[in-house]
Amino acid sequence: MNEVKKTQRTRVAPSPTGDPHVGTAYQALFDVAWVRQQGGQFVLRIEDTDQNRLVAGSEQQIYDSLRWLGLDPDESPEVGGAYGPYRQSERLDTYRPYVEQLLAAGHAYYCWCSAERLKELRAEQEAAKVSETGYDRLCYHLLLEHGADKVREVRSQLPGFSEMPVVRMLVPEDAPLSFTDLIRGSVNAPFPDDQVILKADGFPTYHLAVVVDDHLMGITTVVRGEEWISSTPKHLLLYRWLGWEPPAFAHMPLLRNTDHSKISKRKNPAARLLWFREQGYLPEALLNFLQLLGYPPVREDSEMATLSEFVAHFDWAKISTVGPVFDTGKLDWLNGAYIRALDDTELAHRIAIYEAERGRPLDEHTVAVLTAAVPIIKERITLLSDALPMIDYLLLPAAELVIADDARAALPENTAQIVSAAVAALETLTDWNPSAIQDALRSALVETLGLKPKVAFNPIRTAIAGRKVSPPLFESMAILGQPECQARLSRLI
RNA sequence: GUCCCUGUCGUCCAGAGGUCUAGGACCCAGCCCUUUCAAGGCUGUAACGGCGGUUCGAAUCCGCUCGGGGAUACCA
Repeated sequence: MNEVKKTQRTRVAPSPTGDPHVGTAYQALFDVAWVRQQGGQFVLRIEDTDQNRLVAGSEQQIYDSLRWLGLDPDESPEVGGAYGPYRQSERLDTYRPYVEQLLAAGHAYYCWCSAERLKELRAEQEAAKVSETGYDRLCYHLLLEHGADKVREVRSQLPGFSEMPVVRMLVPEDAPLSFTDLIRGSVNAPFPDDQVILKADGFPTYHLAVVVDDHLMGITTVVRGEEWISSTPKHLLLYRWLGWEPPAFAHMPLLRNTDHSKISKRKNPAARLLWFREQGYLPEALLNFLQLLGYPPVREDSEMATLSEFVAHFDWAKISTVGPVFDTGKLDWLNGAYIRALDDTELAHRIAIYEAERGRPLDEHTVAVLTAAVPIIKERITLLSDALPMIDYLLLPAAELVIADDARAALPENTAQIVSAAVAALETLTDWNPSAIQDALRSALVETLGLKPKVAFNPIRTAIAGRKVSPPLFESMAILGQPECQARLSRLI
């Protein structure tokens, strides 16, 4: 009863090696759901221990896309925090003592084997189809035989020697091979190889860094992809050796391409987190979509749910253990639904921002037309990028409006008669609004000329919009204004 | 090869031995509404990988099999 509940801290730890991955957002969402429900902190740590794969600008894109999604970290390299630095490349001095400690305790050893030797070793093992793969502990055996003082010298006489050694874990027979996972329950994992924990360039590998950082940063729940299950024994071992309590683990299912392989940017453009913003998706729609992957809808009546509803209902046990195929079909529907749910003014604003982000800031006239047209396009667009192309005909003067070939071809023989009647009927119209326009045209074309509505209005639409399909006709005419409409109609006489 | 994870409509999820002739959402098709296109409403197509076993009874439990995925790096 008087037990103090530990503050939950979880983290997302992307590697800045290119455009942020959609998987980062997926994990961040579940991280945030858990931590917000528990009143804890969401930490962003940059795992940049692989100096060869760093991509300039990537880190900034990670911050930007998380912010766009509304998943801002409570602590990060950008905003700081009490457990910094949050960039692993700035923590090299932090890791070193632990490596020394493990070395001194005999849990780790130096290895001078070159990349070439390791490669050959692996090839041999593969060819021999042996079940026991991994490092052969050559350097460890030499250490036992010759002692710490001599081992380097002895090793240097043998082939496959590399000047700068790495440090490897000495994995014992009783390494922990099973653990409890928040999502999967009891999980088994393979017996680990003598994993390198400190590379020749002085950087730690992920395995060491993640354990040291998670412990030092007070991380209580580790949320990461399923691909890490097989490495978990290594991490558990490090926790044991260092005398630390391991965090809880939640291994998320892996998102997959439509061919069911692990999601990749090559096979699936949507694997790039930035893609969604570029395409004109709403962040709230993406979040909702991600939430639905591997997780049942939080409401019974609808699959649409806000982030706070998700947070309120969140439960690790409800996450599926099967990797969902990342098929954005439902996202398109969700995006349309979110667009329709937006206030007109807000939608116009979002479209303007979107266009500006794409390098096409809107001028005053365009903003005015867009604002007026939002009511007639909002239920017709699925992406923010659909808006402007849909109202292109509203933005051009009559002389520049191009009439599409198929629309022109579909014009009936009596087009001139219909259009003339329309011009005449509209000439005297004083009240220029959609229903007045409709009444005037109906009376002149449908009632007086006896035309079917379809026959009567198609040519008018072609004259006004230049195409066979367009947003509602009378509303369009109202936006365009009387002189402009008359000019457009006159072109067809 | 070895180890680990995993298998319900095309896709995302419900289903935790009988209420399942398996339910919802997206997609697709048809109908309605309608001046076009949408949106909306209604209807429909479509799945428990296979084989054994346990049981009065299995999508649900067990075994085998087949399939999918991941790991097996001085990448994360």
